[in-house]
Amino acid sequence: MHAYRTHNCGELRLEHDGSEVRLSGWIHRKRDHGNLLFVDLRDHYGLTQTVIDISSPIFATVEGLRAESVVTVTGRVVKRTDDTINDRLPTGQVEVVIDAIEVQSNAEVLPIQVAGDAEFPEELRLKYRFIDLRRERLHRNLVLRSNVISSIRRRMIDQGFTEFQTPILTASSPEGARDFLVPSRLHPGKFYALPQAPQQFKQLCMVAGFDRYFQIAPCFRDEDARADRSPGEFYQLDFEMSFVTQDDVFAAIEPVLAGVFQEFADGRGVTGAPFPRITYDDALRLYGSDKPDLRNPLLISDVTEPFRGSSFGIFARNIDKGSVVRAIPAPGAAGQPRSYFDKANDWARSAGAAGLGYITFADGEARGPIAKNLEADRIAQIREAAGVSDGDAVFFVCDKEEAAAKFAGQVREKVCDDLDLRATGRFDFCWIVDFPMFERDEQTGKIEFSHNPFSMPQGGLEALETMDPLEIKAWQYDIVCNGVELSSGAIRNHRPDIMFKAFGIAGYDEEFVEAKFGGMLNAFRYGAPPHGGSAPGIDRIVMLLADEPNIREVILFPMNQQAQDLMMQAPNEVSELQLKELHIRKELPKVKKKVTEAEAASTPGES
RNA sequence: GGGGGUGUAGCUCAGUUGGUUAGAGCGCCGGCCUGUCACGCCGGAGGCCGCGGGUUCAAGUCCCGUCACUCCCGCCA
Repeated sequence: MHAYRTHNCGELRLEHDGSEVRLSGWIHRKRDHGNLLFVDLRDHYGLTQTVIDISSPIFATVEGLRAESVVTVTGRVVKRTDDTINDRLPTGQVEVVIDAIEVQSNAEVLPIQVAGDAEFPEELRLKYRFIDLRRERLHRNLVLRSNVISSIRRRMIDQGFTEFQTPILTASSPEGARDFLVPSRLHPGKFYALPQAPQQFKQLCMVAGFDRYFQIAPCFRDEDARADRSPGEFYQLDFEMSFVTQDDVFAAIEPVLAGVFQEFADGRGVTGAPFPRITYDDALRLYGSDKPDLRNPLLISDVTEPFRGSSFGIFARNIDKGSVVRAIPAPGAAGQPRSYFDKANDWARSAGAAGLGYITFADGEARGPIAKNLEADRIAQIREAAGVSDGDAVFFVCDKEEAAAKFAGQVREKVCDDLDLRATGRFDFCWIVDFPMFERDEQTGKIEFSHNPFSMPQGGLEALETMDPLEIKAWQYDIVCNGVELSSGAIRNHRPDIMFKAFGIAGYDEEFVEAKFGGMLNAFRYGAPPHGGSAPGIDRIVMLLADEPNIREVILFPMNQQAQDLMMQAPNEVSELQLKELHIRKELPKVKKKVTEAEAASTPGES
């Protein structure tokens, strides 16, 4: 039995001219000239043109092979004539003249084509993922993913981090997302949960004295999918550090992220460390979002005062009732036709807003329905605040502060897209810092944790005891890149007394905290170092670097939006015996019982 | 749980104010072709127009329902 190959399909060059070689791979494409046949052979490494003509006794055999069949070709490397060199192929200087061919595996007619860049429905792509992964785009993305993870790991270890594996079967935690549960066979009626993140374990690693932990950690959350959020499972660069301030955490992770992005940026610009820091309050005020895309040059400004008591009654009345007005500049938009502003207004209404007011500035005067109702000095103030000049327009959002900020953020993004203002070829990082520790629930009026209850409040115990809870900031921080939230992290609260106090403000007594978080609390009673960390999302990092709009494009075997694996048919039915062993009885919803094709076709009784 | 979009050949799509036998490209099958590299040329097969109901003389087209996929909101400590 001879070896399957002497070279791979991306390897042959001019220097191999005349040598006998053996290549194995998939038949990428055939070009049949009747008496002359070209076969492009493809493997992981590349593409090599092989050729055979009618004088060969095996010509008909090769001609009959279908695309994507796997073959081993034996032949000799031949230098191509000058007029037949293919500059687009690294192997394009040569070709292999086929002497013998061995079919390893015949391919049936394909549900999706590998060669070319045709688009195929998501459902087919997921069902035949193993074929889709042969295609250049996905293949490239997954190799990139591997290289990115390898680079991250190397950089983390170089920074003195130690990698550990934390449990996959663990306990359900009361806070956060919905858990995936795993029934226990040995303990009837009890369940394991898959970790939403190794949060408590990594903190316990700090208590255990490991100083700097990291893990390329699988995380599981039973929440609905989004384009940038895969259903079910995802990976984080989970890390935690002891004896650190927020600045220490930033200093440790900035060079890792900047380094990884620079390594794979491929000519695109990357924010160097240190990354700009934007407070949560500023982010909402200036960008209308806690994950601002800094490639968008527009800044939101507050123009409540110029409208207060003005003769533009709609805004003036709402301001009296506590609303604010935010201005979003639209550079160069003064020349847009009336229909542009009407469409923007329609869009605003469809997005649930009351509407989208505007003023245009052209030829030294302000125009539009709002401008007619405003005095000149008020218009001048607006123009000043929004930073616009002749030729520009300004959009206005009027609502209660939180809603106004959020909608202004949407307008900012839309104007940026409409006017094509977004910078390209850049990775713009920033930190969002100083998140509020608590917030007031709009409906109940109760004080609640606004993000992570285990973050250390800025000012510690004293702040909790003396300050208005809504004024207290947390040592909590997000990393944002191009408008994508890459991670959220915090300096943790490692002091039981401060934790009780914080939970007390949110309305939970000590018994509750003890019952729910007793494990971690207990660990903090025997000497816990101050510690903090974060957990950037691996899938999102690769998604950004691969410039892909959907996270499925960087995951090997993703599920669809309904959290189904169309290839493996998960989730699926299990046998009665399995259920019995696990002490599980099914009580299915009465109305809806969808029978999938696979379930209908599968034979009953298999385990 | 809610909202938007899509659904016509294996795939990508076109299909006029409702009007003969629903088209094109890719793929597939057959024929021709010795320098292509998205090879070219000729021919052919292939359609429950997602599914169900309704309006109409007549529905791919209009109406209602439903299913699937997808994007968004909720949700994601």
